[in-house]
Amino acid sequence: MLMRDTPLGDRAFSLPIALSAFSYKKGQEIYGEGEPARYIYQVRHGAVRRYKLLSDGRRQIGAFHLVGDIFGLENSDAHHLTAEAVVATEVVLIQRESLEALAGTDAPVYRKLLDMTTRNLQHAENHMLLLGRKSATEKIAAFLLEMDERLTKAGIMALPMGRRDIADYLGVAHETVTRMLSILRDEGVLDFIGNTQREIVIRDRQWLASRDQPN
Amino acid sequence: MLMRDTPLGDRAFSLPIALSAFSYKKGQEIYGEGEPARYIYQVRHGAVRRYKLLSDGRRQIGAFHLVGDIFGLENSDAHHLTAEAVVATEVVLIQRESLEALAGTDAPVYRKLLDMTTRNLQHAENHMLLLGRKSATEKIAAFLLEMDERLTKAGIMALPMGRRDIADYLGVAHETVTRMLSILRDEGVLDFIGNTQREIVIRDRQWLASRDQPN
DNA sequence: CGGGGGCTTGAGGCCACTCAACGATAGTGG
DNA sequence: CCACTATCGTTGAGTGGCCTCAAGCCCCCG
Repeated sequence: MLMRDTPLGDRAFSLPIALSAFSYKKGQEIYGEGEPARYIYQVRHGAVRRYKLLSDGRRQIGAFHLVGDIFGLENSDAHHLTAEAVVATEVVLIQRESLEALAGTDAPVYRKLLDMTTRNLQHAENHMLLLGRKSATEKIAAFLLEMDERLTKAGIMALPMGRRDIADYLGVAHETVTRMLSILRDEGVLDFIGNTQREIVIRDRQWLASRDQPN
Repeated sequence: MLMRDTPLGDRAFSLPIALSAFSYKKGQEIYGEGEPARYIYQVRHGAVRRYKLLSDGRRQIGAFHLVGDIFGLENSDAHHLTAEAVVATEVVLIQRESLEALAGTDAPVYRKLLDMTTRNLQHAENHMLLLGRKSATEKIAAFLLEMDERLTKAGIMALPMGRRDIADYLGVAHETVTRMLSILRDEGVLDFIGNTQREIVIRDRQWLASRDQPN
């Protein structure tokens, strides 16, 4: 059990905490909804989806977590959503109890946890607006802009997730995702690169933004 | 400026904090999205809706707050949603800065804030599943069960909000809310009491629960 | 008593869904 | 290394659930 700086990227966490790494294959479950929340996680490589299921299999993905993101911070005994690796993924994990022990005496640690939870809440609030009130086109535009911000390198956005995942994130059918992306390609808003259909270049960010008006 | 126990219902807050009361008329704005978050609020009488708007007027209500509920706790400089009184409403409010000053030295206060924020996040996560993946019927069933739990007294649920608010909470048209409620009345699942259409008695909770299956 | 907003109901239409078929891709095992 | 197969992605056809538009009713409230 190593003692070193945490990977949480903030002075508040530059304290000795036990941590270790773990790898998951594509599609593998990291934890299930309702399971005891023993660790919190940070993505080192790969990507993670967190979702809820209905009994008949309908799925709503609440968030994707990409390299550097922290997830699994529930502040309660059990996980609220299931977490799975979207692709082969490596995470580092921190025992929740060691964090709690630390936080019990240290307000700044709680402040940091509170900030992270608040950011999750803000994302969820924005996503409720998307799910409840936006058209399929607007959902796709918002998704592209979000992912563009989070993982575009050198002008190319390499999506780790497939159409099905995108669909379950946006609350539409997977065919709808395909259709909308095809339309945007035909209209010159974006282009596909390579023969996997997951590498995208945005040609007309203006157009996307015009479909994703806030307030 | 009075000094007394806070109304937040927990030992962690039984500390001297400045607070005061304020009243809002039906439909009046309590704070707007983007405004500085100076206070946190607790509902004394009435009900509050918090929502986001799109530029063309489409609205998504993220949550209703009933008597006893705390809202406006943003943990950041600005409010993320707009808050309005659904009916004539009285709130008590606490200066955020006095809370922050207190919390700065006191981990238990942060722990309490974290717990409240986590509950908001859980509600949002459940609501994303509802908005993205449930049918109109399932949405209405879930809404009735939620409100039944939160505000039924003596077997009667007196909804403070109208059909429009319910619709914008569930991500459907207000006519759809009316239609579904009419169907449920015709099928004997519920009854309307009085001549306002906002007092409801649930006759067949089983049926509703069967439409609101978790996992 | 008059006006206005909330609620209901009907008619018709459309957006996104389901179902289906096929091509392309990547992973698997011989 | 290559054939095989499962999965993913695309596209079309047709349907249907919910939306929009519209009209009428009922309650409140002024």
